[in-house]
Amino acid sequence: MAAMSDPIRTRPARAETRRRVLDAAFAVFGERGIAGSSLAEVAREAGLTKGAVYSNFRSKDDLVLALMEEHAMHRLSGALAGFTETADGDEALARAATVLVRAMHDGAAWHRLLAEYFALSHRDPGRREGLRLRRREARDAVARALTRVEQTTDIRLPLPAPELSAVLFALSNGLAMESAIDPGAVPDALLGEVLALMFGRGDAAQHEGESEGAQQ
Amino acid sequence: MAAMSDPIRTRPARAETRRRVLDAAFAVFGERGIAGSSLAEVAREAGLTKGAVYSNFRSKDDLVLALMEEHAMHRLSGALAGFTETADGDEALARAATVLVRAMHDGAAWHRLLAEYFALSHRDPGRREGLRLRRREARDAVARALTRVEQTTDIRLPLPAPELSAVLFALSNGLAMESAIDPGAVPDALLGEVLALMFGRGDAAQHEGESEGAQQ
DNA sequence: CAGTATCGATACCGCTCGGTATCGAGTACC
DNA sequence: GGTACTCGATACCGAGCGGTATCGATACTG
Repeated sequence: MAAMSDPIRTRPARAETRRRVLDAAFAVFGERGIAGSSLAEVAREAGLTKGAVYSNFRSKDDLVLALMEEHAMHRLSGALAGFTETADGDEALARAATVLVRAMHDGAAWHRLLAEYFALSHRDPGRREGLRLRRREARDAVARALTRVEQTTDIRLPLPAPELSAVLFALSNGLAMESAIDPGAVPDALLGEVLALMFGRGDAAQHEGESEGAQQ
Repeated sequence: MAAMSDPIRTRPARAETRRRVLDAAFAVFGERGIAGSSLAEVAREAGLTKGAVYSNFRSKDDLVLALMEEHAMHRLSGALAGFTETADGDEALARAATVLVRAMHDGAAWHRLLAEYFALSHRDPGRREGLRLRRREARDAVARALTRVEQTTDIRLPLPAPELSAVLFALSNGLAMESAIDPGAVPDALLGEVLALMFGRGDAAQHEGESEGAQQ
């Protein structure tokens, strides 16, 4: 295409290309679906060509794997940061709800990706195992955070931490999907209310998610 | 007609072909994924050829749509049957949990399909709208069942029926995915316990799901 | 400033898949 | 029993895909 030989064409930094490919992959895969996108589209979105992609990733699967890995890690660490220590139990709950609601909203593309990846990973045993292990790590991390919350606040976990962690993942995921299908069906405050119910708190964590109208 | 008396009926009944194609599609799509399967595979699984498929369905999309439509309807009606009237509130809760747990287990293939379809439906506005409408109908049906439960038992809904319905869908879906990824992370009793927590019942609906070890 | 390794653009390949045209076999109807 | 119509098998196509070979350009190393 625009193969204009730029006179001042410095070669981009090494990792820079990889970054741009990954970002483009997230955008394209999130929009058109993994199976529905070609590597050429990804490359074009990144302002590069397939050669650049294959120079940085062994295959399409490899790119997808790297993308999921990186994003999952990034999201998880972001979510855990929201669990930071607070003496006040109600505020901890509220904070958790806020984090989850926010993840639900501006992570719509991510949840689409995860759903497709989940469906996709079934046929490939290796991929399936990878997903299982990563998911387990994430659940464990959240479970540890939960026990820490129980120790540092007056909150008592209504279920064993590992199971509660699984429930939180399921709720967040499920509500995100439901909201993506029909935004009107999932009010922002809903997740907080459910949490409050489960934790036996009257109305903790109400009205936490500020109404960021964007649910694309 | 002399349907039986015909010893060698070469040509199958009209709807029979459609049925076999749909069943094969469910099996193949569920196993290899929608995008990962070809119509030739579906046809082969059905013991037919692509011609038969295209004679009964306009396109691959059309087949997928019909499949999802039919299965969703079938599953929903089955689930609603579990909500049948019981004077005892705890038993109603237990029954609901059992239904959901069962759906979670032997509906693994279905949940994979739904996840992929959800991700897939994003790019096609028509399909997206269709999914939204059908999902809304399903939620409404469950919401109506919930209000009926509230009227006929001593159970009080902890949330407005429509929102509670959304939460139930999300929980069921989310836990099904989590369980499909890592079966060990989601004990059978978990969903019942969460329900009991939400409904403020001490230990209702415990130990309801009989441990059918087989998942998918 | 030369030599070398690397990176990414271009062109290309083999293959698969969705979809179509066609045609013979069966069926329903009169 | 003839006839018009339907259904599904076969063969085929064009497009688009993942992946590879190649090669000029560019950065690193001394």
